[in-house]
Amino acid sequence: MGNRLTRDRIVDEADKLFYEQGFEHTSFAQIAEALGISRGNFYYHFKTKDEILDAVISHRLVRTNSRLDNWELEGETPADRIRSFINILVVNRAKIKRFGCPVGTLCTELAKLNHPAKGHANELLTLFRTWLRRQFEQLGRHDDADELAMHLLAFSQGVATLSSAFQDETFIRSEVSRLDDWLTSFTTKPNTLSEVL
Amino acid sequence: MGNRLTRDRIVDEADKLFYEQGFEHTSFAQIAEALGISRGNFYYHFKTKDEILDAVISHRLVRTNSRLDNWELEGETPADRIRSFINILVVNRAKIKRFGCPVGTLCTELAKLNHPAKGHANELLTLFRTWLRRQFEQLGRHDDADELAMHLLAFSQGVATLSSAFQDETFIRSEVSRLDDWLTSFTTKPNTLSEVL
DNA sequence: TTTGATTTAGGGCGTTTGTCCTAATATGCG
DNA sequence: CGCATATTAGGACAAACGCCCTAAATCAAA
Repeated sequence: MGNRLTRDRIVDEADKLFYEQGFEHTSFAQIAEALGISRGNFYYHFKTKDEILDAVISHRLVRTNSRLDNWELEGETPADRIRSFINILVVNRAKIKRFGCPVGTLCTELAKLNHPAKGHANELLTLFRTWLRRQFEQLGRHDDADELAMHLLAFSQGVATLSSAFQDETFIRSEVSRLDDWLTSFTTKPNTLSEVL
Repeated sequence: MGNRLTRDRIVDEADKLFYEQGFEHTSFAQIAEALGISRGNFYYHFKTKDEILDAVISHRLVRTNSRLDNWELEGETPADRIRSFINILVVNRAKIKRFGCPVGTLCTELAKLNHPAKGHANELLTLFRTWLRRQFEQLGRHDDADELAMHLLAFSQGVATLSSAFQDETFIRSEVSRLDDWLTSFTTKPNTLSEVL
């Protein structure tokens, strides 16, 4: 069944390098060298590069799921939970500035390569989408919960893209605080769709 | 000085392939084959791959500039001109769905590769940013013109990213019509920043 | 301790990459 | 025409790629 330790170390390092350099630009040799193991050992655990990618995505799916579960438990109100999502932008602002959003950039790269694992990576986005939708439903927005979820998701992606391009962390902060206000308006007064961007 | 025709054909084809497949995934041989010329001829016009990238970006800068000038001439009001920008999402929705935003995906890839031409590519974003800022200023938003420009730019990027990931064109349409409403609210009533997302 | 499976090291496979060179052809000018 | 310059074709080059194989080392159970 393979040594769990080494396999996990490979997945972790591949995850990191795929994020920081992109999937295609990261080579077998690079991952092996970073871990101090031989390429042969590498091949024992994964036959192809695509297998590693699948393992990395699966690993991310598990992590993301448990993170969403935590937010679900910790946040008292739906708005609080949504705020947990928004705050990843602030918490990870340094890395986002350098490498963009881990999910968005991966999906974008795989879409452009028309890579078989494209759909697998998109599950990550879907995970956030359905989770956010549920929060908006609990907020009373039954009719447009999915629309709001997509809206928030899109905007987060855009903020990540621009802050990376312009090398600007403060932009993240200002847009997040704007999102906070937007979210607050949901709980204080009835809002029509056309009023919000 | 080199044959303008062949050189331009190379730049056009490289531009197309860089957009559809990504910069790194596109090879000399691929561009040469697509044009039916030899790799040797290729090298006559461009010494390195980075030189082609620079030429492609420069070419895009020129095209973008003239497009912005057209919008400036055609649009009667600032809101009309901004709407011209928003409408690229609709006009190019089929390509955006398949390959994402030409500007955003290029900047993201180069940022991740930490490529020397990163800054050059970002000029494309800056072009839109300053143009949009001027439109918002003419709309009377002197204090937050740049903030609004960045906001609109970010949102456009996000919409492109998600529509590509989820393979959804209708999402573009619904978010664009929302943007239209948002823009209309600027001209019909005074708006505070906190009211808009 | 012996034995068999698991894990590792290391190198080789063919292909493709970007780069570079040289020889042949096309073109334009005196 | 003749000559120089501009342009092209085609292949050579080392390096890197993903992929694959085999032999040695490690480890666990009998």
